[in-house]
Parts: sequence; C-alpha cells; structure tokens
Amino acid sequence: MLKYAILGLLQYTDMHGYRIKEHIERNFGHMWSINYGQIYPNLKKLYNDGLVEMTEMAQNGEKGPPRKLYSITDKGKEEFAKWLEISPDKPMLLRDPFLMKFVFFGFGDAKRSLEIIDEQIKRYKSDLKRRKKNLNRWENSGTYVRLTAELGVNLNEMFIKWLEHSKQEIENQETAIFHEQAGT
Amino acid sequence: MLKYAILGLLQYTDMHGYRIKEHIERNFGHMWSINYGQIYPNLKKLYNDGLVEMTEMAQNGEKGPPRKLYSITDKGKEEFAKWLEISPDKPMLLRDPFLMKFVFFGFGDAKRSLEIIDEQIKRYKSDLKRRKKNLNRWENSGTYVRLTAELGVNLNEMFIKWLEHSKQEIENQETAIFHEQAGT
DNA sequence: CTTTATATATATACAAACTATATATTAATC
DNA sequence: GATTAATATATAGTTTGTATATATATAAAG
Repeated sequence: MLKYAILGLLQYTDMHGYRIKEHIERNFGHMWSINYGQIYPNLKKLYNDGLVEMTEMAQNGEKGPPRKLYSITDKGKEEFAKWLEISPDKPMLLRDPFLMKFVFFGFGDAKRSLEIIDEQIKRYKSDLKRRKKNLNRWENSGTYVRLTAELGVNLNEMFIKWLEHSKQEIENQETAIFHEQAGT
Repeated sequence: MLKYAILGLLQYTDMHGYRIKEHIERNFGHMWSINYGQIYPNLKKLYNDGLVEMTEMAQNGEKGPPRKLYSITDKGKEEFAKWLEISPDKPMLLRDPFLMKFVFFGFGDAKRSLEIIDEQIKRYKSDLKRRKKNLNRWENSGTYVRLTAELGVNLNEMFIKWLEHSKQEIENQETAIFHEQAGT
C-alpha cells in the first residue's frame, strides 16, 4: 500500500525520500506513521520496476548530504491510475495498543486502568487541538485531501466522547461495587 | 501485540488455535482480522517461552483432527499483568485501503471515484447493521468488552456520516464545475 | 576556530504482522 | 462410499515496522 502512497505523492511533485516521509506524515499522519526503513527499500523497488526515475542532486547550499530526487514515470502513472479505480479489497484495520489493553482492563487493577484512561483522554485532546489548528492548511489542497483531514478531526472527537463516557460508566460501577461491599 | 491478545483470551478459558481465531474476531473483529498464519507461530513461541501450556486432546466425537488445548501459566499471567499496566507507547494506527485511495481521488476519474464511495457506504452500512445486532451479545461480558463493542458501533456511524457528507460535497462541486463549463 | 548540537539524508539488519496455500481429520450429505 | 463442509494445524513468502548505523552540512556554544 505504501507503494501507491509514494506514487500518489510523486504525482504532485518530485521528491526525495526524506521529503516523502514528511509529506506522508502530514497527509496521512492523522492515523499513519511511517519510517525510513519502509521508504528507502520501497523507492529502490519502485526504481527497479521502472515506476520512478531518480537523479542524484548536487549540493546546492542546502543542509545535509546529496539528495536523490525521484519522479514518477509514465509507467508509474499508469499503474497508479489502475490501482486507484479498483474497489478496495481489504477492510479497514484499526490497531491501537490502548484499545487492546482496554478490552482486558477487567483483569487488571481498576485504579491503574483509570489512570491509563485519563492519560489517553489527554493524548486524544492534544491530538485534536493540533489537528483542528492544522485544518486550514488543507483548505486549498483539493476536496479529497481536505475531507480526509476533517475525518481525522471527527475520529478524534468521537474517541474523546466515547472514552469520557466510558470513564464515567466505569467510575459509577466502581462506586456501586463499593456500596455493595459496604452493605448500603 | 497479538501475543497479549492471546494471553488475555486464555485467561477467560483454555483454547486451541482455531477457537482463538474465532474469539479474536468476535472480540476485536470490529477493527481487527486475524489469520491462522499469525496464530500458530505465536502459540508455538508462547509455548517455548513457558507462558502457555499445551495438552493434545484425544478425539471426542467432535469434528476435525485432534486439538491442541492451550492454557496460560502463572508466568504467562504475570507477564500479561505487567503489560496491562504499562501506559501504551505507540499511537493508534488506522490502515484503510479505501481511505488511501480516497485521498488521491483527485487524480482519478470522478465518476469512478463516486462509484467506489457508494460501494464503501454500502459496506459501512452492512457492517453497522451486523454490529448493532450483535451488541446485546456483549451485555454480560463485562463493562470493558461491552464498551469496546459500543466503540465499534460509534466508529461505524461516524464513518457513514462522514462519507455521506463527503459524497454530497463532491457532487455539489462536480455540479458547480459543470455549470462553470456550461457558462451558467 | 573548534567542538558540539541539530537538521538533513540514506541505508540496512532484524522483527513482527499479514497473505496465501498446503495438509489432514471427521461429520454430514447425497 | 464418494463428495462436500467444517474443523484444525502448519509453513513459505511477502509486506510492514523498528532499531540503528552512517554521513553531510549548517548553526550555535564555548
């Protein structure tokens, strides 16, 4: 899938690996983090398959070592276009270490569980703040990019709402158990 | 992460690989799909690390070949408990082949894009129906499991709302472009 | 002015997760 | 009794993800 993310970005403009990582994190970072260890091998493969071209840039006053600028070829554009109009086969995958723990909190210490829930609410809230602040950045980037950014905000708001509601339910239940034990 | 999902499930009851897959898909299937190719190697590793025990069951009138029943050891329970109270380190990861295409629909054929969006709305809606129907199944499974199932429903409803709103915006924009071209 | 810190940039080894497919057993169906 | 369906385990191969090494150039600190 990363293959097509890279090809898609290269349709906007030529880029080198480092810049590609930046862009992916800006465009998909709502829900996606990427690593150089995924980008450079992919670029190499795209190059070997003739889907991108590469030119080594000379030093030009910029920081860092010489860059390798990649651009999409006609073959690359073709393959990307083909991919774009195929109905997505695989369903959404949501993998969240917090949620994985959450399901099993019944086995753990209730107090510690609530602590982790509070931490998570804070995390969601700071994420939401950042995303809302960046929303205007996508206003002129085309409808689809903008709508995707909006989805990120919606997703974040939904999670906060759900987790705050969950916290209350859990606390209420704790109180109920306490009263039971106290015989009231 | 799968390692801990398996250990967690084995705290409820002893299971063999096939059954573990069923349970994971029932409990986490809101956003998670699993494959035998992930389960059996994991069970083997858990066994080698002494976190689970295994007994080969004799045939007992049930269908299929002999089962290997796994149960969690004290060492396994310890490691699971330790993991459960550590603050989750990595952020949520949402990987969706549909969303990946959606961001780039600006490069593709608008008509085909709307078709794929319609397919996706249908998929979301049938998922929602199934999840809502199954909600009552978790009513007595403990607060955390039930709340996680509710999250699945919320997530689904949010996506439908977002995608239907997005569709309208895209269609409106298409119409605007048409009027522009027609000079009205 | 030289050491140190920082941002840039590429690369690779390793581990975890995912896909595809092979194999085998039993129960039910035809 | 042959076929189909459900159960169950296993593994090869690919893709993803993590950790870390390496190197260059600018900025900042001393």
